[in-house]
Amino acid sequence: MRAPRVAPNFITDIIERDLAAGKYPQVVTRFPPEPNGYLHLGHTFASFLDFQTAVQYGGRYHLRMDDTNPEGESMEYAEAIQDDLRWLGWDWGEHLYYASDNFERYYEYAQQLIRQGDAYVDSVSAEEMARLRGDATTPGTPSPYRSRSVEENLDLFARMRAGEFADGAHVLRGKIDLASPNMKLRDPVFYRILRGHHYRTGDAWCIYPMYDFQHPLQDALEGVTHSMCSLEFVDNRAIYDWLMERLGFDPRPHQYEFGRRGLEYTVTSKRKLRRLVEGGYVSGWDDPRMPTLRAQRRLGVTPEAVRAFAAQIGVSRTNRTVDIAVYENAVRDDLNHRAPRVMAVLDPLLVVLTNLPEGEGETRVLSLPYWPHDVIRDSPDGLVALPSGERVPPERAVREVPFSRELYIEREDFSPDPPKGYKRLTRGGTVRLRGAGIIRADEVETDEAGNVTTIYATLLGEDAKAAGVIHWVSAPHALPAEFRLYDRLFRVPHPEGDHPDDLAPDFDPERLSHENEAAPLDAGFLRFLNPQSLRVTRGYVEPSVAGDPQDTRYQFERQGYFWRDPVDSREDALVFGRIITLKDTWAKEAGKDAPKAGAKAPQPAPKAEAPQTTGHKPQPAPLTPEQEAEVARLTGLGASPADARTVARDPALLAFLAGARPGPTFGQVASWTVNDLAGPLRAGAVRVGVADLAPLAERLASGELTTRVARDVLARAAASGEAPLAIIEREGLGAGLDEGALAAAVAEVLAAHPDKVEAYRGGKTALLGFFTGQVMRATGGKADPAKVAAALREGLGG
RNA sequence: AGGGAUAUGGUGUAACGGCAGCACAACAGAUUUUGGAUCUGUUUGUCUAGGUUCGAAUCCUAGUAUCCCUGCCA
Repeated sequence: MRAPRVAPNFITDIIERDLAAGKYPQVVTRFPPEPNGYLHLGHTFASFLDFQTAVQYGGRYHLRMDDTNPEGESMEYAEAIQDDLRWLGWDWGEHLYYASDNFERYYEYAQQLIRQGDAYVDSVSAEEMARLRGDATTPGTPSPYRSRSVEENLDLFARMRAGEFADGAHVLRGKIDLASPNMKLRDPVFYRILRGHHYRTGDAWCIYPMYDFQHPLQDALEGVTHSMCSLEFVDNRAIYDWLMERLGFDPRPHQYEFGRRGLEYTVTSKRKLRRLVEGGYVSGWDDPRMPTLRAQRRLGVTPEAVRAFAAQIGVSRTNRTVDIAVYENAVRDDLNHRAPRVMAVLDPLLVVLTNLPEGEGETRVLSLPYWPHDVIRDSPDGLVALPSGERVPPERAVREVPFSRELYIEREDFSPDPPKGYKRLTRGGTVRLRGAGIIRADEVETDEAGNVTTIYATLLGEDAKAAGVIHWVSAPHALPAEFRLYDRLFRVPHPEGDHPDDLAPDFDPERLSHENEAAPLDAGFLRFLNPQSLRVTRGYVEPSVAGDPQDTRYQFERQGYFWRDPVDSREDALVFGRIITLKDTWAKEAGKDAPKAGAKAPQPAPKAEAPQTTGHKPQPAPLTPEQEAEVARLTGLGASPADARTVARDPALLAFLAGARPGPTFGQVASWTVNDLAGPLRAGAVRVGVADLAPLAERLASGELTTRVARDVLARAAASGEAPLAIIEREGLGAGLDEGALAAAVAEVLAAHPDKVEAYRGGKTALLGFFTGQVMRATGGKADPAKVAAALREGLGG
């Protein structure tokens, strides 16, 4: 099986650039969970991205326990995380790191910052610090301790470590910028005093480093090159970069942020998951309905399926919630080729074949294939697996299935009052028993409540006809078993959203965020628990499974994928858990009028299109009187009103345009300034002077130049500082394109793309843009677009 | 509110300024001794309004919506 790959994304783009530029000899990434909980499907995405990216670029990946906060962290979690990741198939070799192993080194770096005057010991209370930090609109004010001397800071910091102070009495803060609009930069805390017992370092430390200080250092110490994290850390990147610069790491890691991925019909917040466990809503962290990896593992999902899922959800810079169908598809797709088919009846109904002889000796033994024709057909080596794993020719991939006078069929597979389109057994009707022949239901026995208890049927000859096929097991031979039928834990796709009426979830995935442990837990999600998420039935499974390996995953035909519950199933008391149902188009069809529990909620009615019609027209941004005056001056000079407004509001553009020559070229120069140079201008990346633009505008106006050439040259001039006209002279771009050259270019393009030409003639006229682009490129932009269009139309017309 | 980030079908994700593609879902048909799988086909999309350009999902301007930041959590 081909290993799933991370799809190209903005981070792989960066990596490819870095590698091409020789910035790093090799890619090094890391996955840095905090050992204070179990991994869940959301982490799968992050770990897959971290690890698989490194694999694909021939680099290495690290697993790191981000264990800098003694509260809540434990060895049990650290080991569970490793176990889950190994189960997923990752192997980090010797590259397992614990942040706590480097406490001493962090401490030394902190001292260095103090010596450099970049950090200080603050001694105000937490509340006071919050107050002094200011808020979004008011800059922070310095703490009275901000100006302590290096010596005093060093001394205090050492005594903090020595345990001379009470928890919270002092902190070490970076001295960055109290007035920064980025709140993260307002002197972030680097160290706090905390007498917590750390699961690895015990009581060796009573000061602990904060994430913002520790994480960048740890990345650098490990030699990480590309440090990926989720979106809520964008603001923290400023600290990351500041530390790298102050501490002089070179080469240094860089942080890149990606959007988180949630999954429909579940929650991935650690606290909410804990609530489910502690509230007894599930049986534990490994309850198969939980999204934790442990639970999915117990459910019977394979690591390959989980990885395939991770690969299928794309990477972007937006938090998103993924359609549950994507996960289910990955699980089914994996199991379809992995799970041998056998039969089990979950909700049994007795059928007596009255024309078969009674007695023990009258059992027939059928040899039925484990695999359907299509799996056999698609097998790459022509072999298929036995439950033992041995691969054998299809004719040997069979099991013995007893067939006798008394059978069980699925209660659902008989209907005394069949709905339209029903293809199973009915009163007097026929149905095929998988692999055993066609039967007709002759008589139906019911109890006093009217429930069907027994069906008396006749086994017909092979010339009989039946519309449907059902599964069955031989009653005297079948193995009794408990079946656990799992369904989604929540009834609604977005249990974390607030929806007054459950049907139109008003949920925005952007709300997915890192947890705020300080805020109270919103337990509203519990309202949406699916009361039918676990249904337990007792039924029978065919006897062939008795000899199979315990971890065999089966497809119980027409029911779904099952395996033995690894915790509760015993040899003499089988418990099969349903990994996932088969897709069921009949249920969908039959349920159209009466939606069944567990069926996906109907699509919410399309949100009323925001009726922009009555709405506000976007008002032009208000200008100050000075700006209004500027607009008037600029339009007087020949700039368009829109350009004038843009320039008047932007100091960078205004300054650039200040030196522009009045006259006929002014309008064009202003337009270029706004449309072509605004970005680079603000970034300070424009090296050409405004005076050089007027001559270019003149050339353009005279018709010697195409717009395309002018703008290309302008962009290059802006970047290099060379005068545009100089570039034109040097490269001969001023020379026009003669008719012959144009015709040749057109002919060449058409000849090079016969398929596209045909498609165009076949009606795909949108291709005109493609051809135009090709000709423009071939001619270096020198072709007159109008002439190109004409030539193209002529060439394509015939 | 100050700063930051984001916006492409139902969902997720692509597209050097030039064919809006892929996956899942949905729908239709073929096939089928699983109402599974497979195969074929179809529907649905560039947040809004202006501008630049022969040509804009992409560049410029304004607006809208949502999320993040103001823990001694990570």
